[in-house]
Amino acid sequence: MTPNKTLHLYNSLSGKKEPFVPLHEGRVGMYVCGPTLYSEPHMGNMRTFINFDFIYRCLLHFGYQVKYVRNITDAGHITNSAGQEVDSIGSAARLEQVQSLEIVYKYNVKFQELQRLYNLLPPNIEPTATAHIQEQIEVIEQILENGFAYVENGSVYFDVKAYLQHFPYGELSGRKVEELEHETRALNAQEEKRFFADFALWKKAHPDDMQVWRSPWGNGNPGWHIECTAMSTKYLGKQFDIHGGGMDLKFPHHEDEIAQNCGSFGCNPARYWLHANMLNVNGQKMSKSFGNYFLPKEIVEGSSPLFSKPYAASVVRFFMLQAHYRSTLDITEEALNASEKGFERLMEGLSLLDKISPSNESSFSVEDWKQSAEAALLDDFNAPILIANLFEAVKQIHALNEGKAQLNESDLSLFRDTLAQLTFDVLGVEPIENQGNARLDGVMEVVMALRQKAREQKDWATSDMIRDGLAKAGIQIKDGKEGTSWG
RNA sequence: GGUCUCGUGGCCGAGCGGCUAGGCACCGGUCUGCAAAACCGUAUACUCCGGUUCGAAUCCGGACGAGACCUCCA
Repeated sequence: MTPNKTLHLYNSLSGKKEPFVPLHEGRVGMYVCGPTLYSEPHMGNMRTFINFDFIYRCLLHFGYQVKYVRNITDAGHITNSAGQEVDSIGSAARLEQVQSLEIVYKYNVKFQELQRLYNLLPPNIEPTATAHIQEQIEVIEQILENGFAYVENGSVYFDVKAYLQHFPYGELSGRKVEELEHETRALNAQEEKRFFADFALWKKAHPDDMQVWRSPWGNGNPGWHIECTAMSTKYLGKQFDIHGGGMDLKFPHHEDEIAQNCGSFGCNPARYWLHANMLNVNGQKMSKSFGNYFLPKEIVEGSSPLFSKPYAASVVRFFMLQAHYRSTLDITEEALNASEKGFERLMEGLSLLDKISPSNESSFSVEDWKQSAEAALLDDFNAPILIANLFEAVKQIHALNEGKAQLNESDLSLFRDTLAQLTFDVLGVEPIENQGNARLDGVMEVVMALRQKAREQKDWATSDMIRDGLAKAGIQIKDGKEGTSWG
């Protein structure tokens, strides 16, 4: 296989890998569906955000000027399978006996903390649904004007049957409306919808609603899908390059977004639809309703009952990027431990590189290696192959260290720069900082000197007593060629 | 039930017609007073049954198994 020189990405819309051609050369508009803030995002949610952060970083690495928009859902009503109106945020607010806004604010603060913890680059804009009610109303008005929606008792519904006269529905998820009809529940008698596939754009206010907005159709709440259409249009235009989100949003959310966009502006909002796959626990998708979830904070604090020890956020991030974003990933303690060890080896390799001196000649091609690593990114953001290339580099670093390989000054500097870029800027991991403790350092210095003295006197009993005693205290002694270290 | 995806060595995972990633564990070696650590190296695989092909983990068909979606979801 010849390495790709241009970016190819898998488009869910076509089901194929396609060459990436942005609408405007050198620029990329990307919209990713963010969290609904009625609770704290779990690790599975984080996987999607980490994956799109990685994709964002790849695009930046290749020099694209990216406008990255990720919304925050802080309002919205949806009709569930029983035909009941669901307002997750309102429910959470009632449960916690506070205002909706308080719920949203509380979980937004937590989400921002998580972004920092997992080293997610901030999007250019993080718009909220509640700040864009007017824009949502305007899109609904446009859809009504185009004849693809109808008003019923203060609510507005998308008219799938009318829409089907002009556009296909179900292209993204590969569904046909005729098939859907047989598979889905019958229309509930109390429902106002004319057709089972119709969905709410605006929902009339309910007496229990904590948040209500005015609209041309009376007081109410926006539907669950319309915010993405309104905000992506406002910040990225009627059509933009990349739309991302979790696989589980494909239907109905993204399908309805396409319908809303076509129904108002006549075009699919995005040219490339990217879907990140799910995080599994014991072969099953992590989800709130299965109860098999844990929080991104718990794994770092070591408070999740699923794991016997804490893991650094970078280790978790590294673990996740060892799988491709389109594959499901099974999280287990054993797999995390494997990633942790590998991650430490990578980090130690990188710091070893700082100590390497240049030679007159180069014994291997840094340029070839760099191209191979970048080819992985160009091929639908293949993080696992990028990581394999990083470990290949670690091998070369050890060869350099042992004098079995050489690099001249310019190659060495290219090697250093590229490695740092790919590891820290693209993969987005951070070196694990040793929690320095000046007093302990001082004590250890004395202890190590005592042990060294014992060793010189071949007093193995004392030397081993120190080593074993420290091991019991959780401090490991590492005897190397250039002295002894501990950690 | 319908639609779709997937079954790769002890584990996690790439690859998706010939070049058989990578990490961890295992085993062997170097180093070491011994050990650990570190480094080097070997080995182990494509669920099963057919078919296409000079050649299949990779394409096609079937069986079995797992998962996702089918108006909560990242």
